[in-house]
Amino acid sequence: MGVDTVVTIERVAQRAGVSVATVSRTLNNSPAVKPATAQRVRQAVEALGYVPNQSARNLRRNESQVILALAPNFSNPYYSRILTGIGDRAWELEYSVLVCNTLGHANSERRFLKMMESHQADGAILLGCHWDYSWLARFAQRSHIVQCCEYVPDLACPSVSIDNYAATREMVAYLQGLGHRRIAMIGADNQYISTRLRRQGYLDAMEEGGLEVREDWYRLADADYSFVSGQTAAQALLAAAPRPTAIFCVSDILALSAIAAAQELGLSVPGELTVTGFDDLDYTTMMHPHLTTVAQPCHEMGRQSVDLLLDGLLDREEPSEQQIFLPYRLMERESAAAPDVTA
Amino acid sequence: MGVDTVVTIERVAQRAGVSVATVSRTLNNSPAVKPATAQRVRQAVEALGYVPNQSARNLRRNESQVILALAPNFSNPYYSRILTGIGDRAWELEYSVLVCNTLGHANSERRFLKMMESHQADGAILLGCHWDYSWLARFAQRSHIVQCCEYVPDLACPSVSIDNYAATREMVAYLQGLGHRRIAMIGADNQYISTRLRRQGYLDAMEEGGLEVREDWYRLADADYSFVSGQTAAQALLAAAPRPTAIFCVSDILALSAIAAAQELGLSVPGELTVTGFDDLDYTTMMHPHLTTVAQPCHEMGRQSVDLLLDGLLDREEPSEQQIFLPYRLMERESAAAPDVTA
DNA sequence: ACGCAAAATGTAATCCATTACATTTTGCCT
DNA sequence: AGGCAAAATGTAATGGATTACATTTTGCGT
Repeated sequence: MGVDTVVTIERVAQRAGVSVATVSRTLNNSPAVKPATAQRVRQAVEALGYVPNQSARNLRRNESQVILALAPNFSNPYYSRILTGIGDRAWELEYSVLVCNTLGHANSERRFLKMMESHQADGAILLGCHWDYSWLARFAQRSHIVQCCEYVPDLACPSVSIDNYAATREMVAYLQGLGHRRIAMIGADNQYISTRLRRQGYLDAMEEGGLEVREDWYRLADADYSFVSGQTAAQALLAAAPRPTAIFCVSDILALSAIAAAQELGLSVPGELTVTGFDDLDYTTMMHPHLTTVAQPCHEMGRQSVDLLLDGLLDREEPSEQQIFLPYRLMERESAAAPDVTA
Repeated sequence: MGVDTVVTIERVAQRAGVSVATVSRTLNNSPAVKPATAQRVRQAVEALGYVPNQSARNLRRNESQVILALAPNFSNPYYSRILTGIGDRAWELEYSVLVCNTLGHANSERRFLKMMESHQADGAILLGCHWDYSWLARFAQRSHIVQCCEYVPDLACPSVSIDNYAATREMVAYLQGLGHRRIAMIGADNQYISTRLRRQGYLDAMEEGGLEVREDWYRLADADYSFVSGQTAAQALLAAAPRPTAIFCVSDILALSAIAAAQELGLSVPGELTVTGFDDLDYTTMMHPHLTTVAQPCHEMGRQSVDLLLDGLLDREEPSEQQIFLPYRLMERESAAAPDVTA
């Protein structure tokens, strides 16, 4: 449709009465081009509607201006908020973002890795993927990657996250401050560092408060924090004797499950049961009780991941092991209150 | 790190004792290669760890195997579910998906368009973008695009969506069947076709039921269905006299706003007010009352958008105007019930 | 064993922008 | 005006895979 001859740099050069080199330099803002010449070139570009062929450029420059963002599940609002941050920052830096929904599949991983080796992408940001360590280590060695939210300890690969351990301790201490002594926890059946650190933060906070840690006050939801698995876990918790007065959940969805489970038992939240979440997704304030939770700077984490990745990409240093911890925030809302002293 | 000489097709050819043409043919599964030869080539590929340079391939073949997915906001779970569908189908067809968060920005649009002209992408899927008509028409003429969820009527450009008009009529008829006669509506302040069709569906269903349509039973939320704007709209509705017994909302978020507004006034849902949503996002069943809503096949809409796009891409026909309407489903749950007859 | 079509493989042009290196132009100093 | 360094521009090689066309090999018929 329309144009039949492809507009190449050569045609621009002809029209502007210069060589292709000059056109290229102009378009790349080389200071070596005389302003008057640059102007002529730009006019020719405009007149012909010339748009450089990126494939050719990429081939020659051996780069793609594309970064990968891999996550097990982009439907999860937590990931999609980070993705938005990644997209925004990439946009500012004139990079494009290729999204890869791995679903935790091993062959997905391999194919996405190949995209870097085949020069379709310059680097990758990994969001909570299920990579096995040795594979990831090899990957990290030959390619530029940064880990976001989750990270593999001892891996020579930069990462961006919050301090999950401190955040959890703070939350559990907050519950203690409210007067809770029987504090349960719903974790997740995965090996994420965040999961492990939150568990440890819980344990240490309980010990520090001199509170009892009971096995039957600890339940696991699915690896991916599904709502129904959270309900099951919460039901078990609420059947324990003595029953906990507070449940610390490692995600907002799980907190919602716990609230639903409590309501089905006729327990009011926070009157008879305190529930706290983690992440601060939008819908935590779209229903009552508003969820008391830990806010993660998702958008900013996405942005900084891009910066970190491009740092490594641009100055071609040895892969750094830089770990960035962004500030979290405890959001005191409605789902946590002092326990019922008559209970 | 590691390899210092780039492994090119030439090196593979040497190692396998054949020409580059044979290597290329082998890798592209040309039937012209003798099986024995193909095997030798594959061994060499394996041994050298050769991965073809996609930039070179793209340059030569004048394609990129990349499709764009543009939306105003990927943090919205509605869009991110569609995006997941797009990603899944693209994965199967060996395409990659570049996501573009346009935020409704005009210069974003232009830059993303350029990505197609610069051969960084072969086609694009537009999800509810704020394009102005004439620009979009020009765009559609020179590039392969398909519209998903929303579409511009009379534009020669294929689309995938549900029948918003029929779905709305069905929902409003359902409310009437429940016994409601005072049915209000919360729409959105945008020009989306879905918004317009839902408005018309509401009006026609009301007329068909012989029910009164009152101006003060119709309020607009923000263009992007924000929770707070929905609350404001719902508050106004609930202050109307006579007060409606049911509110039809054009999105699940807005339905949540309406429920929140009702609760703040001490009105129970569905006891004293019926509320219905649209989209069937995950969290509609994560709180009580579970939302009665219209389910859209988001994932499938994403998948079919990809198929439609590649149809156009692969057989290079004239741009078709094919419109695909996928089945929706009315989800009867808890937030809609018969009106309180004493009221 | 010869001839010939079909099958298999090879050679080299091509896609288009970038850039090292070569050449020309400019501007300044004496 | 002449000379020379700096500035500006040009020429041509380059990146790596694909593919039209040319050439060789294979296999079959007689």
